[in-house]
Amino acid sequence: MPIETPRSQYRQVADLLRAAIESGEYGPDSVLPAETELAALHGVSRQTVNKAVSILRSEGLVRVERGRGTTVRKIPTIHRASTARYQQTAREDGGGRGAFDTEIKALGMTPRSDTEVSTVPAPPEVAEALGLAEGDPVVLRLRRMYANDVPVQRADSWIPGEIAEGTPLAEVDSGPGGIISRFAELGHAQTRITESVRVRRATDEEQSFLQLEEEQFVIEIWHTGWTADDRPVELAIHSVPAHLWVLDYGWPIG
Amino acid sequence: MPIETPRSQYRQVADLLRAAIESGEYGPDSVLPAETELAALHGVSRQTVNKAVSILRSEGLVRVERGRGTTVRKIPTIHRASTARYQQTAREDGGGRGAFDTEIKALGMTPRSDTEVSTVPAPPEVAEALGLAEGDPVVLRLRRMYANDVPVQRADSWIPGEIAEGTPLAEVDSGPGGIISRFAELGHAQTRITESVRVRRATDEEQSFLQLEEEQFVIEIWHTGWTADDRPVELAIHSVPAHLWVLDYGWPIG
DNA sequence: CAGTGGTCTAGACCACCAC
DNA sequence: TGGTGGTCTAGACCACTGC
Repeated sequence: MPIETPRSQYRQVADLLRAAIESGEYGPDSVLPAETELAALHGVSRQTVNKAVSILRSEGLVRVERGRGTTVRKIPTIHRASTARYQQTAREDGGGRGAFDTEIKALGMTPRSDTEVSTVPAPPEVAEALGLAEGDPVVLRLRRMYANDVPVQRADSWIPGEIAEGTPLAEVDSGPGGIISRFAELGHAQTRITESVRVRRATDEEQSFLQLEEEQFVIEIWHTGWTADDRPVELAIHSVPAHLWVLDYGWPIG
Repeated sequence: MPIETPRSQYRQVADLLRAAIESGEYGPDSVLPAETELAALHGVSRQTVNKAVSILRSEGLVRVERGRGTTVRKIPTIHRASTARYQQTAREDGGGRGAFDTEIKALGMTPRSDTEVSTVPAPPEVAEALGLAEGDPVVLRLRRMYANDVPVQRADSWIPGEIAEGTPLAEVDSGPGGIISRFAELGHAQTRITESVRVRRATDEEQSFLQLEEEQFVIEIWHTGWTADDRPVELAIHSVPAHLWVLDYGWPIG
């Protein structure tokens, strides 16, 4: 193997493995040779191979299971039509489930999502974002989303209890037209959206649900819906694996 | 030291160091104890400390220099007013330098940027994004941006040569009102913006310019400006360290 | 039980920095 | 020249998987 010194060995091994994966030599769902085997193959120590594999993990190219081995992931990039999903919203799909479904179907995959609804006291950041006092009741709509049964997104929607309690907004099935339509019917029509996008390390919970590796990152989107009188009526916090998603925005200027 | 087994030692050491940094025990610009020293202190091997430090590096908390040591970074989060910067654009600042300056001054820091302009053949992705043929002449405006002389952003703007050559768009100083105003004057007023946001590992060049560590990620923004007849007239590719920036978007709905 | 990755150690050599 | 991190190795023990 042409392992040279100037570039560290583990990086070179990572490059070789990445190339092998991209060329199809190791196809999706195939299992890489064991680390000891790769070590012997390239004439390096197992530690070195291990470090190389950890690079591929952080890139989302492979997935490791203790005792099983290292498998190649299928990773079609998912586009989130951030702006468009909410502008077409007045129509049939509420910018929520409908939009996600469209995004996943566009990849020829099958979308699925679970929703849990509960009423809880507002945590500090949520209270601040919604202009409430900490501990005020808020309705939490927790969604877990899957593509071909692979978890790809987690989204928590927080709505002031005052607005949502006793309405379809506090039901698991929020009815036709989705959340957005309900807000309008309840006299809290959203007229403006703001989103803040940041990247951070996945929490333990996200690592577990999103099947992320240690060292992987997520994109966190704080999505706020505002009424015409500039009151925030919905805060949705989306978490998605950073390697898996592209966010698309668009707006007029001039 | 209370190093327990269930959670790996390097993670525990990383947590301790992170806490020490956040508590101010190791203040900004201070140098952490040497790895050998930390190893002795916590009763672990140097490798373990090294792995712990690499976690903090990937989070952008510390910066390592060979032969010098590991120093704590100052990391104020920079907000990019993605939408607003271009909507106010018709006014005094062109959504470019002006907007960046505003963002940095908002943090009490001093902005600075270099611009280089050249005409080059269009690379494949650029040609595709601008609806040109590969190799067609394009004007490349390359900008490097700094906050308090720390590099924080790299942006390449690509404009079809047909539009830009021989105009102020091909000058380093594009004049009052910035780029956007020039497009309008040249009969190519931008009326719509699209942006695609993705996260990827920093390239070698970015690692060098943005002073990023191995294993760190950048946010890449593909920003396209469109005219009223839906022609793309400008493609700007921004790269920023993922740990340093938050992107803010906003738009009306309904 | 055998195989896989997770993690740790001790020791080593190197490149780079500052004095 | 001494100190710092970068990297590598050989060997080890563990947890988890699947037979």
